[in-house]
Amino acid sequence: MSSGNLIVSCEKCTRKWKNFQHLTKSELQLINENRYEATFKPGEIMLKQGSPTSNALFMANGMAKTYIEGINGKNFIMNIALPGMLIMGPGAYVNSRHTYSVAAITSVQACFIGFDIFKQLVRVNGAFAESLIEDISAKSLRSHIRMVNLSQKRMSGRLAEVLLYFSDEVFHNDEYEMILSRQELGEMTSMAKECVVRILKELEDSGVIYSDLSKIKILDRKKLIQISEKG
Amino acid sequence: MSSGNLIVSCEKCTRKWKNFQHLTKSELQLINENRYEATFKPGEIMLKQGSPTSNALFMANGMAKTYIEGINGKNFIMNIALPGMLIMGPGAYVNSRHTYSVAAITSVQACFIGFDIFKQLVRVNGAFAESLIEDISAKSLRSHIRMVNLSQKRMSGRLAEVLLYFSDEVFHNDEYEMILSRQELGEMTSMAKECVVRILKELEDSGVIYSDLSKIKILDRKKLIQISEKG
DNA sequence: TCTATTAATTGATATTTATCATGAACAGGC
DNA sequence: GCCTGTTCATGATAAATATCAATTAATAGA
Repeated sequence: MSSGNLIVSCEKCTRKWKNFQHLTKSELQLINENRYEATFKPGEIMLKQGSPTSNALFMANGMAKTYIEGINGKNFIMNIALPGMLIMGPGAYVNSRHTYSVAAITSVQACFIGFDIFKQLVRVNGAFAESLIEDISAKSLRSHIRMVNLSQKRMSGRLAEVLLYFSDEVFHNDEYEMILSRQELGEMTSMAKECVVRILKELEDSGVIYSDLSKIKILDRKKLIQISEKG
Repeated sequence: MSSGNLIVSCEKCTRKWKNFQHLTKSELQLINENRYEATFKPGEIMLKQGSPTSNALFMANGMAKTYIEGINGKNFIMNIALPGMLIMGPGAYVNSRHTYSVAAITSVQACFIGFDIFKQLVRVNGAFAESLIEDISAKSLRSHIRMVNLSQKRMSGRLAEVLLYFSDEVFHNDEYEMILSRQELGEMTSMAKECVVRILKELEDSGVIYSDLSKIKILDRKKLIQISEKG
C-alpha cells in the first residue's frame, strides 16, 4: 500500500460511488478534502476483519475479494468488489468493527474516507441517506439469495451460480479470466478445492463451459442457468 | 387476520419499535394515524414473499417466523420475529417486493404502516434514518454470521447454534418451549428432519440438553457453545 | 535457465448427510 | 372417548461430499 494522490478530485472522478450524486457541491468537496488515496498490490489486505471501522473504502480501480474469516482459519468469500463500489460492512453501524476482510486480487486503487464525516453527511442529507439504505439493501438482498443457494443447492448448482455471477456481475461477458484459484472458488461455494476441480471438469465434459487454468467460457448459458436453478 | 384497534396509540404502546424514539411528537402522531392493526392466528401468513412492499410491519405481540421460499418448495427460516421488531426486508428499498414471507407461530398482534409515510420520515429525520440503518445493519451482521455457520459447520454445530439462539435471543432462558417442529428446525439449519431428531437425541444422550416433544432445556451450556463454535 | 514452491489434478477411501420405509406417539374434530 | 391426519422416531440404505495420498503442471525467484 502506497499513497499520494493520483485522482484529481471526487468531482471529476469517473469511478466515484454513484450515490455521491446526491451530495451538494460543498458536501462532495468535504469528501474530497478528507479522502486518502491508496494503491494495493495483488494479495495485499486492504481491510482486516475485526479492526475498527475508522474509514469507509471506495474502489476506484481493480478488483478485490471480500471474505469472512470463519472457523479453523477457513474463509468464506462473499463477493468481488469492483470500481465504483462502497465497501462498508454492517459493523460500521453496529459495533464499529469490520465484519469482513478485503484483499486485493489485481492491483487496486482505492480511497479511504473518515467514517465520522461520512456518517455526518448521512445525518444531514436525506436523499444521500436514502441512497445509502438502497445500497445496503441491495447487498443484503444478494446475501439472502446466496444464503438460500448455499443451503439448498448441491455442489454443481452452487458452482454454476458463481460462474454466472462472474459473467453477469463482474465481467459482463461470457468469456472471462478466472481470477480466483480453485481453493478460492471453493471458499465462495462452500466446497473442497478437489470438488471444484471435479465439477468444473464435469461441466466441461458435458459441453456447458470451456475451462482452463485461468479462463472460463460459457458455452451453453441456458443449461448453466438450469443447473444453477435446479440445484 | 382480523382488524380493529386494540392498541390505544403509538405514544403509549409499550411494544413500539425503539427507533420511534427519534421521531418528534407530530411525526409519531403521523405514524399513529396511519397504522393498521391486525391480529393473526397461529399458522397464518402475515407477509408473502414476492408481494408488493406497500407496508412496513411492526410486531406488537406474539412470535412469527420469517422465511425465504426457496428451491422445490423448500423453505429457509431466517429468524423469529418478536414484539418490538420492525419487519421490513431489503426489497423495500430495492425492487418493492417482499424478499421473504412471514407466518405467525403463536397468535400475533401487529401494525402495518404505509411505506410511503415511513420512507418520508426517513428522508426528513436524520437521526431516525441513522437508527434505521443501525437496525438494518444489525440484521445484516446476523445474516453474515449465519451464512458462515451454515457453510462451515456440520449438523451438530448448526443445531447447537440454533438452540442457543432460542435461549439467548428469543426466550432469554435456558429452558424454553420449542415452538418449531422438527421439520422447521431443519429448515432453519439446513438439514433433514430425521437428522434433527437424531442430533437432538445425541445431544440429550451426552447430557448437553434435555429435550422432549415441545421443550428444550440446556443442561451444559459450555459444552453446547463448544459444539456450536467447533462446528 | 534452473529450481523451489505452490496450485491443479486424479483416484481411492472415509465421512457426512439425505432418503426411504415403517411404526409409534400425538392432537384436533366430533 | 374414538377416529384420523400429522408429526416424531428409528433403522437401513443410498447419495453427496470431504479427506488423503500421490502426481503433474505452472510460476516466481535466483
